[in-house]
Amino acid sequence: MAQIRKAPIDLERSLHEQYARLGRAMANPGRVALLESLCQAERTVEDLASAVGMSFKNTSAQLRELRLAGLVEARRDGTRVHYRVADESVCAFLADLRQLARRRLAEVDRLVRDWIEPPGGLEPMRRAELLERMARDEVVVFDVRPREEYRAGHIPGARCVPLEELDAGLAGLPAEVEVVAYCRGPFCVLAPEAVRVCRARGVRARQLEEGFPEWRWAGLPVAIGAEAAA
Amino acid sequence: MAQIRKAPIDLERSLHEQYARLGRAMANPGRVALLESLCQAERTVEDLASAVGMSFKNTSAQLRELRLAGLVEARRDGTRVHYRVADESVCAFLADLRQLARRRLAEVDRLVRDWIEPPGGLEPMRRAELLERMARDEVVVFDVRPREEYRAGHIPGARCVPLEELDAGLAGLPAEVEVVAYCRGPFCVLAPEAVRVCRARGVRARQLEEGFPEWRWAGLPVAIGAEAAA
DNA sequence: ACCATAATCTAAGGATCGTGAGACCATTGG
DNA sequence: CCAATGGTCTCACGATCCTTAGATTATGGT
Repeated sequence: MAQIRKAPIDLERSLHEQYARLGRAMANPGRVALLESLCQAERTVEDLASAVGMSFKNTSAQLRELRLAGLVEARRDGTRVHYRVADESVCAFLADLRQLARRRLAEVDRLVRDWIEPPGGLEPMRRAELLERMARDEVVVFDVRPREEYRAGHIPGARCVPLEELDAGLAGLPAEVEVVAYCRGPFCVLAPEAVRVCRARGVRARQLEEGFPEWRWAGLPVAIGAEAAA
Repeated sequence: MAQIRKAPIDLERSLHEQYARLGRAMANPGRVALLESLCQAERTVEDLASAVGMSFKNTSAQLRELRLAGLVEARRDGTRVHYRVADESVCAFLADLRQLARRRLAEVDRLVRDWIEPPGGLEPMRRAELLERMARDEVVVFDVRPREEYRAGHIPGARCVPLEELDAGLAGLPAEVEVVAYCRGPFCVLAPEAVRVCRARGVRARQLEEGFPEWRWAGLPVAIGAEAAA
């Protein structure tokens, strides 16, 4: 007669070991930074190293860990190796991690409030509103992420204006126009900082709710490639 | 004139460090087991140690880590200390972690398929259907989790039948009745195993979709406390 | 064939983590 | 007050991880 199988105890242990494997993958700031970077765009080891400020060799070593944890994949192209997240669900998980961090770690909440929270207490612009106002040419949209990430995917019609080039981007702008900036998502400092600077320059500016990944997840249209020459 | 603030680089570093703090908390199988256990019910250190099969001292030490990471809280009651998750969002995150593990780690997928996947390929019963059929007295509901977890919260009308006591639970049952078993959630082996055993005994049995935490999250009614004597 | 480039692999030192042992603290019941 | 119970703290040792350096591999260009 059928007995209760005894494996369950080992099963739980095995599962917990596997969950911990993923926990371990997120247990190092460098690896988290790599994952975050990869969630925005595929990149080579070299690019990643400079993006996260780690040595080339260490970057390679940590990418190996992420690969063994099944979170990223590599693709060889000539002499370069391009890494990418294995799956959109990895980015979603990272978003969950950020949310939990904000909720449970006071330090994170403080950092976010000081640096990222919508400046001036103004509501971020909703995606639907942005679409409408873009259609009516009422706003100029700035993608303030690094050029590479713009190239990997952006909101159609958005201009590529990395934060460091913001002043140049503002230069030729007609007066009275309103700028809408977006970046990597709710925990990214780029768009809030861009809005702050725009306003300091006397340009009306708001930021889009959340960032580009969320735009894509919402199923809204996405353009790929460099900006057409002006 | 307002400059672009330079903190952003440090900010990102600080945030990644904080995210990694949470990753680290999940980086040890014992800690994951403790969290999982705590997501079902508040418990004392002693209970937790025996529930997860770790030494008392080590359990205390790991709980400390979890406390420092802001994931659990402690409450003193006389000579005992009761631990609980700091927040429902911790349990939700754990669920996300399990889902990611299943998706990205082949080993997890294999374990789940071999041990947990709905036995006999039968669809699990949806929560709404269970409610209807309970109202019509068509089914008997078995909560097959440990007694403690039943006590901390269960589906109203469910009987407390820990897996080890399943045979006793089946004993007095009218013939032709159908059993619906539930447990901790989609990655818990208890209900699937209970269904398997019921069927081996010739009793019709299905399992509820997901488990008790999901039932609670769905806003459905919850009963608390021990079962009334039969 | 040879070199240059991009990346990985191997090895090693230092830092951190995991675990258990013993001392220590807090609460309760005599 | 003392003793008993439940839990934490401190310390120490082995295991693991992080990081870098040097050797090695894979690819492409000449």
